Amino acid sequence: MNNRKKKYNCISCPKKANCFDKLSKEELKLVDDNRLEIKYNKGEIICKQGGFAYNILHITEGSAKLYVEHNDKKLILSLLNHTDLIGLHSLFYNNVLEYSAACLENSYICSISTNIISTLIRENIEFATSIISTLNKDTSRFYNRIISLTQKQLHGRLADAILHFTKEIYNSDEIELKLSRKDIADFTGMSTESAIRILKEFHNDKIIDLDGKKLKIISHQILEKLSEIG
Amino acid sequence: MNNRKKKYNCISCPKKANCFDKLSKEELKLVDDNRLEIKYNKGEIICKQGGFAYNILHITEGSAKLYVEHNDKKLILSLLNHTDLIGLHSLFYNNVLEYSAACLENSYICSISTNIISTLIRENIEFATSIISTLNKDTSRFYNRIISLTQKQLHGRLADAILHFTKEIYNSDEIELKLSRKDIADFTGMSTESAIRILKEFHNDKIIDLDGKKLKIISHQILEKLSEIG
DNA sequence: AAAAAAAACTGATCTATATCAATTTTATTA
DNA sequence: TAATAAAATTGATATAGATCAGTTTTTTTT
Repeated sequence: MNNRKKKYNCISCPKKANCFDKLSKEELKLVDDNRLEIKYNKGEIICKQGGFAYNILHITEGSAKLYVEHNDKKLILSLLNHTDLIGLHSLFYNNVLEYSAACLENSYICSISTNIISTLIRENIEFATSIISTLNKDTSRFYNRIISLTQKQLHGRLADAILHFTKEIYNSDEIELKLSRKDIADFTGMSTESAIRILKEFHNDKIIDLDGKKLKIISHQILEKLSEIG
Repeated sequence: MNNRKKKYNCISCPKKANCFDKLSKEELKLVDDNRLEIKYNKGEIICKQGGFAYNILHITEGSAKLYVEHNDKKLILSLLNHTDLIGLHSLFYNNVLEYSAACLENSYICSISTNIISTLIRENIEFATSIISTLNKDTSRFYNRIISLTQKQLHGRLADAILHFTKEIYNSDEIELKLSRKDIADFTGMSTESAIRILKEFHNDKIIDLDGKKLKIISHQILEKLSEIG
C-alpha cells in the first residue's frame, strides 16, 4: 500500500489492541498490508470532530486525548494509550466523527480502513464479539465519567480524575502526567484556575504530592472518600 | 418456558427492535420460546443499577426512563420507547448493570436471557453487526448528552431536552410529556426548581406552549439557537 | 543566552444556579 | 367527597465555581 519503511508489523506488534488477538496470521497480514503508519508530534491532531470516519486508528506508540468540542469549550472524554483504538464507535452506524483526538506526546499511529475492519468483523465472529466487548468497555467508562461530571463537585471530580489516571491509565501511584493544567481542567469540566487551586489544595492537605507534572498519591483513602461524597 | 398467556409473539411482534429484523423465523422462534413477558405499572423499576445483567429487556409496549444514581442524586440518561432494548451494553463485557430503568407508564416488557442473544450474535453475523450499530447509535446519543450536560447552561440544556423529546422521542411538535418536573430536572441535570422556572420562562417568552404536561413548540428557531449558544 | 510566548499560578469579584422555606395545585386514598 | 399526600410553583437567600486581571514561572524561539 505504501512503500515507506514501517517501524511495526501487525503480526509481531507488541502493542496490539486486545481484539486483534482474535485474528489469524492471515487476517493480521491483511491488516498489515492495508495500514498506514504515521508519526505524529506532540499536540498534533490525529482526527477531527465533524470529519469523515473512514479509518480506525491504533496508537502503536505514545498517547492521545480524545475530546469533544462545543463552541470554544473542550471536554476531554478519555486518555488513550498505546493499544487503544479510535473510531470503533462509528462502525456500522455513521461515517462522521463525533470527537477529535490529539497526541499528548510524539506518537506512532496506525490507520486502517473501516472497510477492512468491517470485513474482518463479518468473517471472524470471535473478532466481532471482541469488538462488542471493547465498545461496551468504553460505554462503561462513559457511565462513570457522566456521573463524575454531572453529579460531583470540583473536589470529587478531581479526585476521580487522579484515581482514573493512576489506577486505569498508568497503573501506578506515582506518575508523570502528560496533561497540562488546562487539560486536567478540560477532563474534569472545570476552569483551569479551579483545577490549579484544588490540585494545590490536595497537595497542601497531603492528599497528593505534586511537583509540576509529577504526581504521587499520598492518601488513597481520602481520594476515594472525596470521589464517593462527590 | 412459562405457560401464562402472552400478549405478544416475536414473529409477528409489531414493536420489534430493529436488530431483530435480521433474525430468521427459526431464530425468532427461539427468542419467543425463551422470553418472559412482564407487565409493569407506572413507576415500577424494571432493572436496577448494581444488579445482575442476565437479561436483555425489550419494551414491547409503554416507555421507561434509564438513569444512573449516585448518592441520592439521579441522572436520567435516556428515555426508552417501545422497540428499545435495555442491557445490550453488558454483552460480552460485564454482568453487572451500571444503570437502572423505571417505567413511565404501564408497560409490557419482554425479558430474554443474554445467553440467547449471545448465541444469536455468534450464529448470525447480520444480527451481530446490527447489534454493533445499535450500540454505536446509543454511544452517539451519549456524546450529545455529555456535551449538553457539561458545556451548556440551564437554558441550553432545557432547549436540548425539549428538542430531543419532540424530534427524537415523540417525533411531533406537540407532545404529552410522560415526565414529571423532577424527571425533567433529572434529565437536564438541574434542580427541580430551576427546571420549573425556565420552563415557565420559555412559556412566557412564547418559545413553547406549556400546560401541565402538554408541551408544544412555538419557536424551533429560538430553541435551536439556545441549544447552540448553550 | 536573550527575547518572546505559553503555561502556571494567585487574589478579587461576580454570577449562575442550588438551596431553603413556604404556598398552591393536583392526585391519591379513605 | 373529604382528607391526605405528592407534585408543582414561587420568592428569598446562599454559594460553588467562573471570570477577570494580573504576576510569576516555564518553555520555546531567535
